[in-house]
Amino acid sequence: MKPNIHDVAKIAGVSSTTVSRVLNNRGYISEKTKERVYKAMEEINYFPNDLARSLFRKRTNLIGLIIPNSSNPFFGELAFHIESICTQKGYKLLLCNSLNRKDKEEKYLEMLIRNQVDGVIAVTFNRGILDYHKQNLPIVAIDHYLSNHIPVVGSDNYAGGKKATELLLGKGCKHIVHINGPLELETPANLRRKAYEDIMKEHGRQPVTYEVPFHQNYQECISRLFDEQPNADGIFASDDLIAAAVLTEAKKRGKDIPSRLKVIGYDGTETVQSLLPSLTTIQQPIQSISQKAIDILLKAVDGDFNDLPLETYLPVKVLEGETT
Amino acid sequence: MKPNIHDVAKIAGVSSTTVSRVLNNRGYISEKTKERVYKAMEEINYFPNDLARSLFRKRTNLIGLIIPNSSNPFFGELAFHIESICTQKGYKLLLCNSLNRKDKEEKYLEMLIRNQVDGVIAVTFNRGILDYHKQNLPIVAIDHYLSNHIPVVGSDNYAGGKKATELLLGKGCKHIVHINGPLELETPANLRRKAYEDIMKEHGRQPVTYEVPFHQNYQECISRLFDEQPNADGIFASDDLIAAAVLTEAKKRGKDIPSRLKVIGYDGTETVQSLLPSLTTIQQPIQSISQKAIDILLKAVDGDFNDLPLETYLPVKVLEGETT
DNA sequence: CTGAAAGCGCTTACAG
DNA sequence: CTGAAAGCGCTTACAG
Repeated sequence: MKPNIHDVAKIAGVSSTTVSRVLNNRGYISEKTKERVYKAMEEINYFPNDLARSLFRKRTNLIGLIIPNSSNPFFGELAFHIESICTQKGYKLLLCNSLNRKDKEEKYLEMLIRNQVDGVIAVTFNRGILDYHKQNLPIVAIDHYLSNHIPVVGSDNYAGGKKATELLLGKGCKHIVHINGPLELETPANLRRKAYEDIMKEHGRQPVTYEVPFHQNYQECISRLFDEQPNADGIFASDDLIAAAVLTEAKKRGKDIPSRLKVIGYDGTETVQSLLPSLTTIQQPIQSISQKAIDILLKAVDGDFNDLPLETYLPVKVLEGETT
Repeated sequence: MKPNIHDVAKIAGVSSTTVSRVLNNRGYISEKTKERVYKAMEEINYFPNDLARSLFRKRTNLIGLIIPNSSNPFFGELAFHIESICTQKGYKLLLCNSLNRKDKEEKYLEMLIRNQVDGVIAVTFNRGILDYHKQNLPIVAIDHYLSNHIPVVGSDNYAGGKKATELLLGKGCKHIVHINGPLELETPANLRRKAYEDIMKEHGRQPVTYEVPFHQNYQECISRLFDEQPNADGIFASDDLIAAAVLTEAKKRGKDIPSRLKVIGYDGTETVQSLLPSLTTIQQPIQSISQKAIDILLKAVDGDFNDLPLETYLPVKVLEGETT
């Protein structure tokens, strides 16, 4: 059996109250007692049970993270930064992969509530989440609107879409096509599309947006795009995986990049920079997003609901490779 | 305040014992009572506190996962599968990114112990972990030996190294160079190198292994390789990120692939398949590895230490692209 | 400077 | 079929 605080107390010859005080560095304890307690803890290899502590304190220092899929470079990197910052601040992270399925998100949320997490960071398309807000659970959303009460942190999607489009126009592209995820979803990612469309119109160009099915094999959709848009000389993909699929299709068709077709992606993760450094892309500041999301969440956890910024958009950066 | 079991009991007009019974579907309870209890729970939006439950049961259904970095496609994918399977089996996952630093691994391990996790899955190079085994904490290692008592699950690294080398030889390569991580680490990944060296010798070829620094910018090391090995016509990289860096360097130097240089990697994650589908690589069965690791861990958690397989190596697959 | 007691929110023998 | 009591391993007023 694992030793508990009473075992330590017995060996040190004090009460468990005193052991607890030593553990928490609270109140006055004589140096001698302290030493004896420490020695006893060492002797029997004692580690306090955080479950019991959390139960009493009504504070677990547990944060739940709900993302679609940590296999995806963007979310994997996000999870890394969020976990690292949490640890640094004394919080622990419960990882949840929702696959963007509403039923899974709901189950995860219930699990997190049962486990008494202090707060949740979520990347989700489903507004349903907000129903749980009556639980008084602090939530911060990343990159996707949830409700009017839940703070959102993300990259400046409009600026990103603008930069991407202007870059292609500046390189002389006349027929730029945009590829995006499902358009009916109310996400700031759609601001990338909005920016693209606005800029195109400003330049007297006709915007054309293709919609790829959600997190699936894009290849078919992209192949169709190549068939239907033989004049396309620029493609702005709303994420780097889509952009990579475009490059693959272009190669297959012998369409030289960047001379006959220029391609720009979005996200700019470390993984993409390693595996496909030639890709021009709009880089999201994943670490800053993580930092900001945690700052806001912890403020809410500490009961400071006053000036929670409801929308925070951090600046993006153009990473120019050889595909433009 | 969050409602507790007594609040439910009061509303339903029963004792908390009865509510607990309904919650756990245990013992005989009249249908009427059950209904009343369920209605009361719904009414006040009650969710049981798993902390209290775990404290009593001495079972948290919590698993700790220690990986170097979820940003890395291989570990991100591993985390995804492990989390998914855990959830499916009613377990929750605490994510820890160790950056392969021993001090971090130790801190994480202590944190996991304090949080009463039922078991730990770890990808680590540090044997120190085994010191904690006296805590009686079930641990399964992935891909790296920890000690004689800790089961390891991984891909068949020797077979992988063999297949990679034979593929290059079969394609007519005469001067094959291998690139691996730090060689002093006792890891099964070194079996990839061992296989490479064995096969080379079998074919009367001189093995040449380059060692890249740990999870750093490989580019410099690879550039040196190109300088020092101008005759190299085949490179077997011990992971896909290294292989990608080789491709980048070759491109920079105008060395055509695969005509003048053939390259094969290792891992074959979904991300690499999406971003760099042209890369020939040895694919690890990440899902099977995850499944197996969890099977073994849960067996140990359930106290069945009898026939825990100490070493499990799952078959790898050649994914042939255009770099060979 | 130190200890006895109550309580965090559950579950489980035990008794009826 | 249901309830009172004890206990999981802690922490914190309160008292001395």
